[in-house]
Amino acid sequence: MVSQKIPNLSVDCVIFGYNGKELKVLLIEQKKISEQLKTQYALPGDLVEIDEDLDEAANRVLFELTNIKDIYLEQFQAFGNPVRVKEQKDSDWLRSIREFPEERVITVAYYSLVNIEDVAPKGSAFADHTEWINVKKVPPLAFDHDQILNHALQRFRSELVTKNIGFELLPPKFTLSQLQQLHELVLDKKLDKRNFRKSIKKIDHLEPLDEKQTGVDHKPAQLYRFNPKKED
Amino acid sequence: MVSQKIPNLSVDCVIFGYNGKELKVLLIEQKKISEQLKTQYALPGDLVEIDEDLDEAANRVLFELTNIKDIYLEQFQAFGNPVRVKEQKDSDWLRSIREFPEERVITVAYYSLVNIEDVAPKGSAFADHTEWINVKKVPPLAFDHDQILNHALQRFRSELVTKNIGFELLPPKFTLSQLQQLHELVLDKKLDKRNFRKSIKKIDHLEPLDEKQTGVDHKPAQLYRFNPKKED
DNA sequence: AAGGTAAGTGTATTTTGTACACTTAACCAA
DNA sequence: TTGGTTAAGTGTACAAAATACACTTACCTT
Repeated sequence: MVSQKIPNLSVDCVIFGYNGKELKVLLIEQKKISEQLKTQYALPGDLVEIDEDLDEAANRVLFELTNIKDIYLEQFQAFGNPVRVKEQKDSDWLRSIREFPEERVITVAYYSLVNIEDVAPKGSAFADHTEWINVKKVPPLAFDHDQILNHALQRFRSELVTKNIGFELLPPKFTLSQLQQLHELVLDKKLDKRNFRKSIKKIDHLEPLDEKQTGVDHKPAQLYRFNPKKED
Repeated sequence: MVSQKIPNLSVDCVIFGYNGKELKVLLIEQKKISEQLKTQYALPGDLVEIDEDLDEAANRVLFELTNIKDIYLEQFQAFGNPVRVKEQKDSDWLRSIREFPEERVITVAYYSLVNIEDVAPKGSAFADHTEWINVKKVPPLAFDHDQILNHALQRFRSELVTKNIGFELLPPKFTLSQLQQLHELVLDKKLDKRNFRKSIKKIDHLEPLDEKQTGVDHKPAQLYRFNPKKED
């Protein structure tokens, strides 16, 4: 049995992933049958259930889509432009994914950082409609999702430096060069290797493992992990 | 005629003011008739109207309460704990101010900075129920408003330093010492006068006037204003 | 064994933040 | 008018943080 949903309150999730080269965002895709064969995308999201906390709802959306839990997830802004749904009322393809009411929907937006390898869209119910897209090549999205994505990116950039959350996008074991490349990509600037290492070695819970990179044609790098449980 | 409201979506405003000595917050007060004569307070807020943007709704709440417009207003968090209203369902005094439904209400919280002198609560419809309260002496509030107030304070503190928004709490003409005292109060630490001036003189649009303080028994201070339109 | 590749490391310089004390201008009272 | 009181206004020396910069090392490949 399906829980009852609040008809005009949704959460939307901007899910970021990193494949070693590009910063990507997980979008829901659907072919527009009616007009052309043009593909349109939207952020994953859903109406909030009647007895559900907002954070719970966002985690549910994430889990339903990716089958993973305990993900870095942060609320960053509520959007309530009254025309945000009506504008696209005629595009009813999204109704198949979310049960949209006629009236305006307020959405509370979250951004999320996942290890892209953990996400197996093929296993999820939305498999056919899910796609990782390079954030630099995202086409115009449904509703006001372009605006939401932009806000998410801005917030992520500023929190990347203040909170050092980059490793959330990497596999559990990673090298410092991987982390640096990620920072360079997100902040869109080249960083000095020695200075970068100085700065990130200040952060807690980042510990070197007794293990090195394998299968590379050069000096193998030290592997690190982020271990929040580490006592001091 | 009253506009139609969305039954489970509200905005709440944490309105900060500064009287030269204390940081205050504007609260709605009502005597509990039923139990004792104990006074209880809540943040000003209201349900969002059906065709209203969230920012508009927050501005409306502010205007209805204070009769002023064009105020510094910033959304900082949505709160959606499903028990946030039910917990206090038995206290029906607040129903007289806001039309609360039985079910859970999501609230989008804003904080606002006003020149306390501009606010004449006596002129507003809520005059009898409105009070400026020292943030250090706020009693337990209705619903989850304590939590919301705490979040607002944290956000304000961090944005005070990153965005230099302190003057929003001061009269249009102010001295640098007034600004410094405000910073010291909000950040809860003593600041060095010369270093403070060095740092704030970096910020744009802060310009000295051809005018000095009057009516003080010491050397009168230079008056400044914040002028965002100033070309450079 | 030699060449290719990215890993790993320290120091000097610049910029920013912090600590600190005396002179000035107005008011007031004698 | 003069001397006392009050807060305004101002610069420099030191410490800390951020930045710029180049060579050696370890593993893989041929």
